[in-house]
Amino acid sequence: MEKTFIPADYEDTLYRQWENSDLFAADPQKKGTPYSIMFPPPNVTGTLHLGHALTFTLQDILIRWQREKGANVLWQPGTDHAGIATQMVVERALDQEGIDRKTLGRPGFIDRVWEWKNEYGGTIIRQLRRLGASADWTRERFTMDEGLSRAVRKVFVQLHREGLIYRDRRLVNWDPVFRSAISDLEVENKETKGSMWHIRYPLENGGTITIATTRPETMLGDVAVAVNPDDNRYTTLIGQNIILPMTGRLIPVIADEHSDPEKGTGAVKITPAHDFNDFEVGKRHDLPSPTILDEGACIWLDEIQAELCEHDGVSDLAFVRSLAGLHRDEARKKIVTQLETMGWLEKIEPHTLQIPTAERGGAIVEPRLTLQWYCDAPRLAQPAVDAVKNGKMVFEPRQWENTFFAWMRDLQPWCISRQLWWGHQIPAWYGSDGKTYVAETEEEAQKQAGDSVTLTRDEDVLDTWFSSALWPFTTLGWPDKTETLEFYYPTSTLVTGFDIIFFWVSRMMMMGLHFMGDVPFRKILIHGLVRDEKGQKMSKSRGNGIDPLDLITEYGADATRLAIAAGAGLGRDIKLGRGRVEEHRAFITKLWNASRFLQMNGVEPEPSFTPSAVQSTLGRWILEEARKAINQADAALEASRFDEYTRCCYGFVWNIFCDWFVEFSKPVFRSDGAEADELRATAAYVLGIILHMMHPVIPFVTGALWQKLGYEGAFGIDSWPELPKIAGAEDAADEVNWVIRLISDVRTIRAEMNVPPSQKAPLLLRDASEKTIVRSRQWQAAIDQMARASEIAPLTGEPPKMAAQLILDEATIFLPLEGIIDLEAEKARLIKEISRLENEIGKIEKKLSNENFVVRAKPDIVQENRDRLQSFQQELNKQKTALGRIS
RNA sequence: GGGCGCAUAGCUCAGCGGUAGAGCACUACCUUGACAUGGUAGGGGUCACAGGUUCAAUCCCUGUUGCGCCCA
Repeated sequence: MEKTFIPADYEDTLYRQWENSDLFAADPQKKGTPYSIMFPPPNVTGTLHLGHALTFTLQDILIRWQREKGANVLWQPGTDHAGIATQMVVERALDQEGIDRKTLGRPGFIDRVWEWKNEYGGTIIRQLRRLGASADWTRERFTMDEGLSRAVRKVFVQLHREGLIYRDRRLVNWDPVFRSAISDLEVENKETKGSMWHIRYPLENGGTITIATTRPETMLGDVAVAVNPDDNRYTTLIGQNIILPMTGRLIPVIADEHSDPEKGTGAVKITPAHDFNDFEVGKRHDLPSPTILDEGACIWLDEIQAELCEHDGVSDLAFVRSLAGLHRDEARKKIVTQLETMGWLEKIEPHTLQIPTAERGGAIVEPRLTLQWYCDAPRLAQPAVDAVKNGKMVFEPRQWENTFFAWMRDLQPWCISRQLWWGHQIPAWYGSDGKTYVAETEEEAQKQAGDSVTLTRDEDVLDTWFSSALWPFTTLGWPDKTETLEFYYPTSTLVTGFDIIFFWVSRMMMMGLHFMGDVPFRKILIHGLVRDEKGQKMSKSRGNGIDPLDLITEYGADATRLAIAAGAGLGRDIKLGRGRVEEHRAFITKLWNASRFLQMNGVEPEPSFTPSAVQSTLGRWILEEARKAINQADAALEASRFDEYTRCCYGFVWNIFCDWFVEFSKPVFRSDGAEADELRATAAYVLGIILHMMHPVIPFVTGALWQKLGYEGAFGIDSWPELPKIAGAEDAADEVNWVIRLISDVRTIRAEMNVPPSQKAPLLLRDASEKTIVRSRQWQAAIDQMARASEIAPLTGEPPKMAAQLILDEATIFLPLEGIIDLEAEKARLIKEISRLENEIGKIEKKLSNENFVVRAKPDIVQENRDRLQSFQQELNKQKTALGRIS
């Protein structure tokens, strides 16, 4: 074996072996209870980032663990078609060739997207393989697959028939760059420094009212000015008319709660077609809602043209007409200048405001009144809320349920149409008879309409999340009743970040419950975000991102996964940098080297090994420790505590197996005979347990070692270790712990006395029990080596004067260090020990002398303190005696 | 403004009604026949602050402060 594990030498080969041997393949026919996880499908345009690395590492750990435990596992992979993102990417590529999407035409463009998808769309899937993700790739799905597309059409038609999908004219968030509606969830409010313009509006009967606005250009579409009904300043104005500057239109002053007397001037202009709040006000007061911006956010006068009206000194229709086609920002500047010239501008105040921005692309979003398709999310939400309330689905950590409920409570209708080309085209046709026909196919729609009607299909596509919402059952074959669907639905666990609860998780719940009549998953595991070492969000603009592939190349997939898992506390963000991964690579190296050492010492798997037959104390001890470690690891994974799982594996391997077991084994391995044979077999067995136990998190190195060391049988499947409680485990632990304490104490003293390891010293036992003497003989070789002892034997004759003294239980152990020991230093050391003990004793005595404590505290706690007091007192006496000897 | 989370060693984080821990970093020593990506030992903490509950609070409760996130 090489001196270190070189990941690149093994990763590809091992992964190919796994894939070729169908290790990842799900088969409902096989035995085992179903355990399934759905990929949160990454964007087909995506490349692997650390967020993916986190979520897929956690999923892979669960999947591999369950596979080992004998479950019938499905990890369903795939990608989604990411409507806007993909269309953007392809449009950009076309730009390079000087081709416009429109000249290419819709079918031509779609062809180009597929070409792109087929060439580049597999990137993230390839990268996930490098991470070691053990999904059933043969079942990979894409949201635009024929099967999934058929399911989308069916769902749309059914929901429409049930009245849960309808067309409506409402305000939507409009991205003027993509020229499409986008979801409320895809809008980010960014705090920006802007201005508050105070504008005087003249009243028809004389006088003015001053309104304050952050968007003066929208005044072209104003239909009223609202004041609070309780605002005394304006009571007399309510009902009067205003002559809108520039357009000259007459608009009323109305009373509405929406107007906040504290804000601005207390009078607010109402532009229903360009503001969500104003839209509501407009509805309440039955006001018109003229649109004054086109789909590219340029001034558009068509809807106010008819009402332009001359008013001397107030209107300027020529100016208004000159604005047509100007972009909103240009128009704003001109309007402000014009207002100033005309004397309507009172003042401009600096003001910070929230500007709605498109998450993707970054365009400033414009509320826009359009006809779109909506899904009645509020109605679909109720069963989902109920299912969480009655525990059919459980969020972990639990507190996310509150966030979930809060959001579900004030759910808005879900706008599902998008003005894009790439996506599932809406299965609705508009007839020459003016009616709308919704059907799964054009033939069906034509049949409904009759031959005389000419049909035109709706141009729009569905929101990508609409098809993702169906993912848990469409990937399994729905609407067909497949065996896979029957067996693996509902899925076991959904692993994802909190940022996607509303986008995706809630919608899968709605759709799953509606179409499958059952929840899509039983447990929703919400993990944190990956941040950089300083705790900042990783982002392109900050430039602090780390490419997980670089980490994998540099440190190996195992080290990367281990570092991620170690940091994955329940719902906690993970701070990750190169350093963290490097640290965990050291563990991989340690495990590798321990294995190498064992192999060099003739340790090899012994198929007939029976743990219960082990005779040696050392063997029994390590088996019992291994048993405890397995149970802890299993419990940690059961509780989704990946950090704890990692910690307990790490601690067992390094601090128990390597630091003590392997060290204790060294002298035995140098000998021959039954004891050595048994220990070799035990070592191989326990190492095997380690490989199984850690396989979920570090599959490559464990897999490589499994082969290198010549283990036989299944690895990674049906192989989660199990151990019965070992007979005589307590005695073994008692004995080994005694040896460990002895060695540690001797080492401490020697280090404090600055005794070089090369200089050996005898250990002489005084007042030692028979048991201690027997043990000291039994472990002589290990003690000699690890505590640098030349011998360990009962003290005969007088205690040596020039010696350090160590108290271990009943015994006092002398370390004669003639010529080395500094008696003053030894005195100081003993005095320090004595004062430490006195301090402890004082604390316990105080406690025990408190009547209330003795009466009220749990009896075992009281007893524990009595025991501790006694043992401290005994040790104190011995330390004092020791000090007396050298004083 | 509403909601949630966090605050423990220099750093990253466990923990938990009774004795405060790990890893890394740091210091000293060690190239001892698995491993210097290593070994051994050591220093380092008013468990954010203030009240309360309790025989006992780092832990439970209330408030304060600071940081982060979500919603408006």
